[in-house]
Amino acid sequence: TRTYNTIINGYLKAGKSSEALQMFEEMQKGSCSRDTITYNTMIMGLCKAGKVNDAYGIFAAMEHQGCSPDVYTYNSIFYGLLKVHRLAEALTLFEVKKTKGCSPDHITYRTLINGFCIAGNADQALQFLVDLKASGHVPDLVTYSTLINGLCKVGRMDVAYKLYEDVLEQKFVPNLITMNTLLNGFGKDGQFDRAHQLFAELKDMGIRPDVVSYNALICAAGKVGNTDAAFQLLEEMQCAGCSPDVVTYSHLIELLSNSDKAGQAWDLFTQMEKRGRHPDLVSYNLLLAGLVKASRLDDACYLMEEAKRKGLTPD
RNA sequence: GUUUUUCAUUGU
Repeated sequence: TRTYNTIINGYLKAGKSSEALQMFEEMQKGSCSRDTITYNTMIMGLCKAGKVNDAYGIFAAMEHQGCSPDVYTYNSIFYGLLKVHRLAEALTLFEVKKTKGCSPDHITYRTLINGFCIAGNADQALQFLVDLKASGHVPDLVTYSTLINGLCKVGRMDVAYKLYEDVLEQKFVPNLITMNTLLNGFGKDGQFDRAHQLFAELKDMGIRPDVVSYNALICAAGKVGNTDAAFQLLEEMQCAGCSPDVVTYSHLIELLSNSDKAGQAWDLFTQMEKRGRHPDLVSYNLLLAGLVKASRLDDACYLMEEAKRKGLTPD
């Protein structure tokens, strides 16, 4: 059985789900019986491959076939359901599972919190945080960061910040990712000042800002139309030994394009190429938008041809 | 000591 399990897992990891299924069927007929791990392996593998329906079928059948689901099984099936945004089913199953006496572990909570955040249901995710605490688990920094990100994405900056304070209170040390997440959230929300403040805070904490931090902050400056600040930050990051990447340039190109400075946007685009940062489709799209906005349609067509020559496929 | 589960940050 262990041998089969290992092989099945191998097939699934290699993206060969039909071969895995074949082995799985073979076990049913042969001398090796399936155990819970066999089912778990199949279910997770299929979920990862996006074949959630198949996984669910196996899950539904396993009890009749004499194997009871354990916490791994549930975690995998939650992962799958949430991946395809079947939130209601996940919730129902969560309740059912509890009545069956299979209690959620910290991975269950993380999976659920992550899934609901991705699906944009921050309230439910927050509820899981409450449950998690109530059941005696301690949320870790990744869980917090996930939640903070989820809240930022739906513009609930007040609650996001509250969670950040929670983190501090619990004597967790926020890391670069946590700070970047929050900083980006404030920036997107049009609160450049607060974003900037967080930027200062993270430096005070002894964290060295990375290209993501600067990009988020440049975006924040752009959001409030502060072109000067955006370019100052470009200088600043270079002084700090952080080299701008294609995302940095994209933010700046977008900012210039939006403020009717298509010419400058194009200059910057050229500069980026000179510096060895290859423009991608996003950069092209942004500059194209700027040119179109400025009614420079011929230039736009020219640029589009150039993109094609570089092997990019305009969308 | 050998098989299975989740995981966070930036651009159109």
